[in-house]
Amino acid sequence: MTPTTVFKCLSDETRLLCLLLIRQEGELCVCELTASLELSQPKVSRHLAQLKACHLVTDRRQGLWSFYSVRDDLPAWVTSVLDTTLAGNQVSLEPCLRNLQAMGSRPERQACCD
Amino acid sequence: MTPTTVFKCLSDETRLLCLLLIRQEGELCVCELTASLELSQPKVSRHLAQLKACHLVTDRRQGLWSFYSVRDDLPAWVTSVLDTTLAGNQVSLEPCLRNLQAMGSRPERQACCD
DNA sequence: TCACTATATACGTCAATCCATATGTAGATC
DNA sequence: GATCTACATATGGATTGACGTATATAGTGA
Repeated sequence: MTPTTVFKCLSDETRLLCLLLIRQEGELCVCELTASLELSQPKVSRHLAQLKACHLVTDRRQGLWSFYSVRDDLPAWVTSVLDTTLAGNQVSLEPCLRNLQAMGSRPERQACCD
Repeated sequence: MTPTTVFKCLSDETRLLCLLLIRQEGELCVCELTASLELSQPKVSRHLAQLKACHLVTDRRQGLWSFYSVRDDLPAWVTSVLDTTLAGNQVSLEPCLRNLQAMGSRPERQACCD
C-alpha cells in the first residue's frame, strides 16, 4: 500500500465522500450512499469497487444489501490520514448526512459475521 | 482548499516525493530535487508549479536558485496529513536522501526574506 | 417459476493528465 | 554584450480515468 495509491483513491470526490461517510457511520450500504450523495447507483458502485480493490474498505453481504466499512487492518498512517481528513472537513459532509437522515427506510443491520 | 484538490496533488509520485522531501528538509531548490529524485529538470519544475498553484508550497528566489518550502498557513488538517504521511513513509525517502547527501555542491542558503 | 429489488459490471466516449522534447527567461560572470 | 547556469513553460502525443447507459447477477418472496 503505497502513499501514491492511497492518495489516488482519495483524489476523486465521489470516492472520498463515500469513504468519509462510511468511516463516520461505521458501515453503509450502496443504497444509503446513493441516497446520501444523490448520485447514480452504478457510479457509487464503481467507486466502491475501486476502494475495495485498493484495500481501503471491505464489504459484507446481508440479504440484498452490501455493507461497506473501512478495513481495520490499515497501516496506522492511513487510518490517521483518514480520521484527520474526516475531522477537518465535517462541513462538507453535512448535506450528505442530512440526506441520510431523511432517507425513508434504511436497511436494518443484523449482527455481523464478516 | 478542498480535500479533493489536496489529494489530487498528492496522488502523483513525483509531486508527493517532492513535497515530502521539502517538508523533511525545510527548504529545497529545484536542482537539489532533480538530483535527489533522479528526474529531469522540466519534470520536477512542472510538478512544483502544480504544488504552488494548489497553494501547498511557496518559493523564494535567491540568485539563480528557487527554493521551495511548504506553506506555513495551511489548514491544520493538511499539515497533519502531510506530517503523518512523512512519518509513516520514511523508508521510501531513504534513497532520495542518500542522493541528496551525495550531491556535489549544494547551494548555500542565505538568511531568507520570503 | 416469475417478478422485483439491490448491486455489479461492460462498453463506448470524452476529458484530464503525464511525459519527452524543445524553447524561453532571468540572473551571474566574464 | 556574450555566455553559462538554473529554472520555467509550450507543444503534441499517449495513457489514464470518469462518465452515462445498458445489461448482468444475485437474493427475496409470491
